[in-house]
Amino acid sequence: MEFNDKQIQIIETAERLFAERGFDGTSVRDIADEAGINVAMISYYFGSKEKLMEALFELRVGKMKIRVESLLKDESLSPIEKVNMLIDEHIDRVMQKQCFYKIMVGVLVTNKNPAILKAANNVKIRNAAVVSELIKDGQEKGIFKKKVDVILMLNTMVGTVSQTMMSQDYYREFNDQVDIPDEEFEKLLKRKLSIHIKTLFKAILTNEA
Amino acid sequence: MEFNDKQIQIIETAERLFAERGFDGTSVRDIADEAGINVAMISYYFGSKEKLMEALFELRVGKMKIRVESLLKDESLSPIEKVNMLIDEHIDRVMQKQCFYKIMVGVLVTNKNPAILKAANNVKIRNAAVVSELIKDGQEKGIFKKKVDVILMLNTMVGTVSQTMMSQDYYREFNDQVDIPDEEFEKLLKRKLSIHIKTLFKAILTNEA
Amino acid sequence: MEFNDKQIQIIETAERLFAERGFDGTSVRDIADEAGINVAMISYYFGSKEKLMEALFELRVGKMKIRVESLLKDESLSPIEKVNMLIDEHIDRVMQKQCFYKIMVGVLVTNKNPAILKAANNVKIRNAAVVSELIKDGQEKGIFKKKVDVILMLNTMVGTVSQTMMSQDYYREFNDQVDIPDEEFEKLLKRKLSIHIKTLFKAILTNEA
Amino acid sequence: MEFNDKQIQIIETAERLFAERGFDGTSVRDIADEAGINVAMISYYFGSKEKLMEALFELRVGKMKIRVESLLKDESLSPIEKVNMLIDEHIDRVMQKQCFYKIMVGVLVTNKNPAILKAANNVKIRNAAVVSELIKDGQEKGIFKKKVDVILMLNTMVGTVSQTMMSQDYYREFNDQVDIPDEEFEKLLKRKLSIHIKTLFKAILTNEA
DNA sequence: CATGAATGAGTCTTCATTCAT
DNA sequence: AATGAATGAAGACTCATTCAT
Repeated sequence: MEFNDKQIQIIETAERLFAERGFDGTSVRDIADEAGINVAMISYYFGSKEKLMEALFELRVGKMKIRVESLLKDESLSPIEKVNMLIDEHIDRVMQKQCFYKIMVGVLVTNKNPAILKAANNVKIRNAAVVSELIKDGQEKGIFKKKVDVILMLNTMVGTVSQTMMSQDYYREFNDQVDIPDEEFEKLLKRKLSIHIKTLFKAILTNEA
Repeated sequence: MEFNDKQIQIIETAERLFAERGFDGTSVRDIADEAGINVAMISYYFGSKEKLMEALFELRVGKMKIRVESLLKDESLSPIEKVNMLIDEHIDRVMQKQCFYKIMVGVLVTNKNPAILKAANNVKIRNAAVVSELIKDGQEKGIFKKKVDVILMLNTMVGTVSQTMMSQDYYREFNDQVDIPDEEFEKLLKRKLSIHIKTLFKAILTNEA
Repeated sequence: MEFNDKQIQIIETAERLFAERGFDGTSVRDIADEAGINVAMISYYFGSKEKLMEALFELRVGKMKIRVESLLKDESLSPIEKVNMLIDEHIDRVMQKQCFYKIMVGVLVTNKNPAILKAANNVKIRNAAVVSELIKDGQEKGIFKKKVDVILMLNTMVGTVSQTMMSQDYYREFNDQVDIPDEEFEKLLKRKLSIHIKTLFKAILTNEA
Repeated sequence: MEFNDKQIQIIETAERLFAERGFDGTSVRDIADEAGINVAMISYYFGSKEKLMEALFELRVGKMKIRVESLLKDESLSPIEKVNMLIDEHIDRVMQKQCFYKIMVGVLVTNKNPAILKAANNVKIRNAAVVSELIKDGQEKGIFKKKVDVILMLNTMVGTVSQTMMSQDYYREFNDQVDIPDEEFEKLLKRKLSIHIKTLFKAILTNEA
């Protein structure tokens, strides 16, 4: 499904507000006011507030699919390179679309919208399948350990990144980096996260120190 | 602050419903109905729905403090043993109070209630400080590596456990363990999580393979 | 089901407004304003506007049942007397509860509320059955004709009374009776209707001139 | 006023929907969707929803006038024949345009649209005048009784037919005629109604048995 | 001539809270 | 101390209508 400019504008406004205040905590009037449109437009374009949320998912997840799949199909990369790229891809995506990932966390906690829950689950299943494939490939090539719990491994990646994103202000304060410009801090954080998770994955996947 | 039996009953009902439906998604009437009390009682006992949430935090976090602090003060344990116990303590706590931790995640996403946000932040700061102390102790004893990012390490622990708790149904399905009784599966999951995170922490803290 | 004073007050206000403006044409705010109560009270007492309508039916139809059944069971009356009393009962009821009967007509035209439609149908079926019994009794006693279409006969009674009630202003004007006091005109109209329908029923039921 | 093909198409769609769901229960969007036209067309062609309703009346009542008047002017028919033809005309008209008559009932119940109310009243007055003339003619010829309440008589005709039309499904069921094809049942019903009302009118108008 | 986009008023309902008892 | 009744504000949504194209 395609969205026109106005729809995307509404979706992005909603994305920000949902992330800041939660789905229930955001009224359609809030969204309309912020987006500079009439309240009725939301029903007009999406049918309902719920459907607007689903449209948001469709827009964001739709783009995600393409990037992940193409990465893993690349034959010129070694399994380790692929895993590392997967990590960096994930960090980039989450840090770039922080709002969306905050919403995602909120939605998954409360099982309210079944359509979204199912969609999110599908993404998770697909990702796990792809990564499993990748791990198996590495195992066959003798690079990875025999016993790897893919789900727990992914939970560590996703969990660590989420947790870090959500508490980054606190992290900044703790490390006395409040004065660093936002952009630079984000770069720094992403680099640290990348190294951190790659270290963890090495411990999980290989026998090296 | 002390809570009487009726208040605790209300808090625990609210805890369950907040976890299931989110804060905004739960009405005081829902809570009153489930708890078998009058709607007005909530305002009467707690002042407001918001204050009820704060009371919930007070009750749960108050109990937490005692357990964590005493553990780390124990002089008879080695730094590694303490870290391992910290991990198991955390896993136990989260798995036992899943409802509460779900709420916590939801609350931290949306910055709505400043009182709770501040309280949660205090807990995090205190925990980080204590763990920092512990790490420093291990470093001085030459057991731990010099450079350890405590926050990222804790983010990995907290993030991995949260992520695993929230998607445990999916994990179960993925591993064909739907037939195992709930209690047994939880034990199994906790054991796996424990080993998993201890492995990660070893990689972060030590130089061994 | 029993209704308290406030509920009855709301129901009666709604009855009047529904009759004047139709169900869809009456907003809950209209009802609340006229009844001097808060809008929320309607949901509070009845659940919804629809349910308020159902309550109105319950209140009115509930009272009707008793009067009709007792009348027809009376052993001391001849079939003709019973038929005549049935006619007068119906005229009285409709003229006294004009609002309610207007609503009934409106509801039956649009098949919107299935609960009410079913209830109304049940009343009709029950009435037809009772009257059929009565006619059969008269036929066995040789007073009534053999072939009588009970439904058409009842349709004539109900239709004539409805039609007359709904166009009484016009009837009054046509007969130059605008100056007669309301009460007196109603009496007159009821008497005329009574004689008119009894004449029709005699033609349907008996062989006399 | 003349209506073009598109306007008539819209009017007829509206007629059906108004009959099914009532005026307020039908949105202009419903009509537009069913008619396969743009929503704005209704305002464009008729000015407003209200005016569309008036156009519907104009269309239907306009056609009615011609048929009734010519019938009664025919000098070759006896008063009794004319009355009988009037009855059959009415039955035919109502059964053929059931939708329109349902709407008419609904509109007359709620006094909302004054323009339509007035138009409907005019029709009624004109009809009553014409029938009065007809009755007077019969009285002068010694065929009809001296004292006849024309309005009540017409109310009986109109009321009986309306009532029968609106509850025909129930009538069918009551008489175990659900298996008869629709068309045949309608013919049967019309014949029965015709005989029924003619019997009633004979009782009202003449002295015969 | 015809329409897709847009709007503001209005709909019913739910909510947390208060108050008299 | 505890509660049933009541309320005003706010919720999402639908509506008939308008306007620029």
